[in-house]
Amino acid sequence: MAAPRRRPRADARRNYERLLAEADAAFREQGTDASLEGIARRAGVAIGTLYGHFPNRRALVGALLRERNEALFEHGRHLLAGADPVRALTDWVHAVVEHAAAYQGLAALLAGGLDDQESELHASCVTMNEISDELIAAVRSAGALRQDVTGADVFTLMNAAAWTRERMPAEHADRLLRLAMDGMLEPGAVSG
Amino acid sequence: MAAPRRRPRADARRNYERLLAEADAAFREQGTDASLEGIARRAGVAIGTLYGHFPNRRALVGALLRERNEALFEHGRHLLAGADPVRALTDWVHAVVEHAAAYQGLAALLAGGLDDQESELHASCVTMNEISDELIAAVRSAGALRQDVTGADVFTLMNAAAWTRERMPAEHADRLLRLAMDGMLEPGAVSG
DNA sequence: ACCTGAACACCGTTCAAGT
DNA sequence: ACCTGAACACCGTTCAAGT
Repeated sequence: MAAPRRRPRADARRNYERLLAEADAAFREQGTDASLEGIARRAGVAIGTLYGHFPNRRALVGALLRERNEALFEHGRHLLAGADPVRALTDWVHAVVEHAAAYQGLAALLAGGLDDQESELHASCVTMNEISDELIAAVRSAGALRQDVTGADVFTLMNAAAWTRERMPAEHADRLLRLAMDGMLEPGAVSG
Repeated sequence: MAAPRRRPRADARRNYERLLAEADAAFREQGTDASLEGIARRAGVAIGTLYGHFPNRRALVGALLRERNEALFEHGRHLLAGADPVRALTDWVHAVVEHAAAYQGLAALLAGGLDDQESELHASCVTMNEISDELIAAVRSAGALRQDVTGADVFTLMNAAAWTRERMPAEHADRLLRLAMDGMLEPGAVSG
């Protein structure tokens, strides 16, 4: 059933890697709206080669995030196994905000990716939501939740904070996080 | 000292108005990144005419917002004179979020405009901040503030919520607002 | 005083032709 | 199987020439 996955041609593999490397550099410098033509040029390939490997911009971003996402989710599941659910949730939120602020424009892609099945980032967004949900459930079990909060609320907050970090001084995003966490948690339970 | 302000030529005034009308329509439909050439085309003028009236995109947005801003600030000062500071702050936050969600992309312009003196939106951002500060001061005097919060925190929150409204279902933004307001205010004081 | 539109320098995306 | 780059359709911005 599955298409026979042959090993790619050596030049194809090299182009793929060079494109990823240049895309990462360009996105870091100029955000996720950086010119695709510029990326191809810097990678030393024709623009058609870029499109051959990545049908659209999100596919490029998705490929770049793949490994980092796995590490992030691993971290989240690790936190879930810990003893202090409030601390786990706080750590998780900060880790994801850090992650989502890697490129200017990434927060917008993530925010759009949860409800858009077509998005190459959809699966990651769903997983972020699930881990957030489980962490919230743990906090609720510990009786440290002030009100009805869902993983979706946490997802929204993380993206909003990442976006804030993209365009305002860093402490603004931190203060927004603290404010919302204070609204979420029982007084006295708040950490970090 | 001031340059003698003559009344503009009739055709110039008409072009100015048509450009504003078409820009408003385009920004509503496609966000603040809508094509300026398209706006000029729809207004029936050459692209150079648009640049003659508005040196850049922000100037166009700023001109469109001018009247609406005045109404918004008037509303804010009116709230300031009211009897219930918590309700006033809540109303203010909702009004600004509504305002900032007029065009997709506007929240980003506002978030960047507070610290950028060059921005045509700078003055409005400063005023928003000031009104927020005064409302916070009133809430503090009433003893309803849970912690140290500034007008800048309110400004950040309003922009983050407006951005959320641009790219996620509306209730997500509302829940983020409620969460952060709950973190700001003493339990029991929260309204709306 | 204002308007026009060509000119320049860029883009995203596709696809026939090559190897 | 993959790569190339011309082709198409678009864009922001400036500025000499017109009225």
